Amino acid sequence: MENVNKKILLVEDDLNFGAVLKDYLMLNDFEVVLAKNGMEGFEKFKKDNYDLCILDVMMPYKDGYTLAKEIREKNSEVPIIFLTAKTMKEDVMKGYKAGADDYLNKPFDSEVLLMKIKAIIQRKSSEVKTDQVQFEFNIGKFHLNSKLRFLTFQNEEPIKLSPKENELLKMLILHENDLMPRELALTKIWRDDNYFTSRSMDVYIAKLRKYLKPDEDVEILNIHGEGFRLVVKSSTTA
Amino acid sequence: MENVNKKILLVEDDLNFGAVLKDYLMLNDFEVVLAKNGMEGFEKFKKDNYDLCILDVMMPYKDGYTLAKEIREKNSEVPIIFLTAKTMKEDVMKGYKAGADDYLNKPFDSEVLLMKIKAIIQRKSSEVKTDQVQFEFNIGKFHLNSKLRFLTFQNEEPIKLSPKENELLKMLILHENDLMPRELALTKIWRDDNYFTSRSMDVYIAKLRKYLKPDEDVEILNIHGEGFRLVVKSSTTA
DNA sequence: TATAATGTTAATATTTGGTTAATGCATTAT
DNA sequence: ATAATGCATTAACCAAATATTAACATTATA
Repeated sequence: MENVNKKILLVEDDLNFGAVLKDYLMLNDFEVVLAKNGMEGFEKFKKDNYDLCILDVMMPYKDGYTLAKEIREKNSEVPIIFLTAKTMKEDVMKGYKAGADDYLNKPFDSEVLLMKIKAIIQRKSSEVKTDQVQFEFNIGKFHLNSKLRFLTFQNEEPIKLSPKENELLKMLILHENDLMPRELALTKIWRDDNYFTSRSMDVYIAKLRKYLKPDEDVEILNIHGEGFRLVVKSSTTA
Repeated sequence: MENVNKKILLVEDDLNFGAVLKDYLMLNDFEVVLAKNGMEGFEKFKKDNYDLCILDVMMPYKDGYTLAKEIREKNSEVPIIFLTAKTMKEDVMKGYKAGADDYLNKPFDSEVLLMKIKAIIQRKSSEVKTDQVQFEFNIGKFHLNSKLRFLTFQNEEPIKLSPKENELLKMLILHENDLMPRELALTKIWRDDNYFTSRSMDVYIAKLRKYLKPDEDVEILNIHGEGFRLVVKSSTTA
C-alpha cells in the first residue's frame, strides 16, 4: 500500500476519539503520532517531519487555529486538515486564513477522511513534482518566471524581482480573483504575523502595484482588514 | 432522476463491452460519450467538460494510467474510475498514483459500478460545496459573497460591505424568515452586549436596509425587544 | 401618556492601508 | 579593507475605510 511511510501528526484532546482515529489510520498503513493537546502537538511537530497534520479545533490551552499558525511559521508547506464540531460559518474563514487545506465536521465518515487525506497528500506531492516545471505564470499582459524571478511585460526587458516580491506575487496569482488573506501571506512568506511584518507586506504590495501599472487591466485590490485580491479585467487568464 | 446532466467519458477499447456499458449507463440517465482508445479519449476530454471518467486500463497505444495522468494535468478535480481485468497489487497502486478515485475489476456487477459512480459524483460535488458555498448566499434578487464582502443586486456592480455589515447580514440570512435575537448578534459580532453596542447595531441595521431597498421583496423587520427578522416575500430563496 | 426601544443621520474616533524615504544589514565588487 | 549594491525592515505621514457615539425623531407597549 502506498500509505506506508506517510507520517501523520494527529492532535486531538479527546483521548478516546483520538485513539480510535489513530488506529483507523494505522490500519490504513499510515504512520501516526498522536498528541493530546496543542502544546504537545507543537513539540512533536518540531521534533519530526510530517506529511500531514490533522488538528482538532477545540482544545484547551491552545486551539487548532493557533497551533496551525505556529506550524505554518515553521513549515509553510505541510498540509493541514481541521477537525471541528462547529458548523458556524465564521470558523471556516478562520481556518482558511490559517492556511487550511481542508475542513471536516465531526462526526464524520471515516471513508471521507481517508479520501481527503489521500487527495491532499497526492495533490501536495504532485505540486512538488510539478513545481520544477510549473513556475511560469501569465497574468494579463505580464509573464512571471518565479524561478528566475523575472517579470516580463509583453516584449520588454524583464524586471528582476526580489525574493519577497516574487513570493508575494506568486501567492496573489495563485489566488487570482479571490481573496489572498493577509495572515496567509504573513505566516507563509514572512513566517511571522505582527504589526511590522504587516507593514512590510504593504510596502511590497506598493512595489508590485508599481510593476503592474503598465497593464491597466491588472489590479491589486484591498479588502479592508482581510487581505488583497489580484484581478484581471478583460480576463482570459490563459 | 438526479443522473440527468451528469456527463461521463467512457474509454474502452473492447467495442462490444463498451457499447453494452454505455447503454446501461444511458438507461440510468447519464449522458455518455464513448471513446475507443486513449488517444481518442483525450481528444474528447479536451473538447468538453465531464463529471466522471471511466477508463479501461489495458488499451493499445495509450493505456488508462497514461491517459489518467494527461487528464489530471488538464483537470485535477474530475473523478476517475479504472476498469481492469488485472488484480495485481502494483496496478492498483499505479492507478492511485495516477489519481484514481476508485477501482473496479472486470468482470463486475453493473449495480456495483452504478453505486460507486453515484457515491463518487456526490462526494466530489459536496467537496466543492464545502469549499465554495459556505461564502455564497442568495437572498431575493441579491447575492452575497461573504468572503469578498460583496453584495450584488442582479447584474449591477457589487456593493462593498464593511466587516460588520457583512457579518450582520450573513447572520440575518442564516436566520432567514426567523428571529435573529439581538443578543446573539451582539455577543457574536460585537463581542459585547451593552447600550452602546446595541445602538451601534441599530446603525448597521439602518445601513443594511438602505442596501436592500432595491428589492422590495426583501425586508428587515424589528421584533420589539427581541431582535430582527429578515423576510423575503415572494420567497423562493433558491 | 410615560417609558423604553428603535430609526436615522451626522459628527467624531479609531483602525487600517498607501506611499515614500530613511535605516540597517548582508553580500559583492573594487 | 572599503565602497557599492541589493534587499528587507522601519519610520513617518497622509488618506481611506470602518466603527462608535451623539443627537434627535419616531414607534411600540404597558
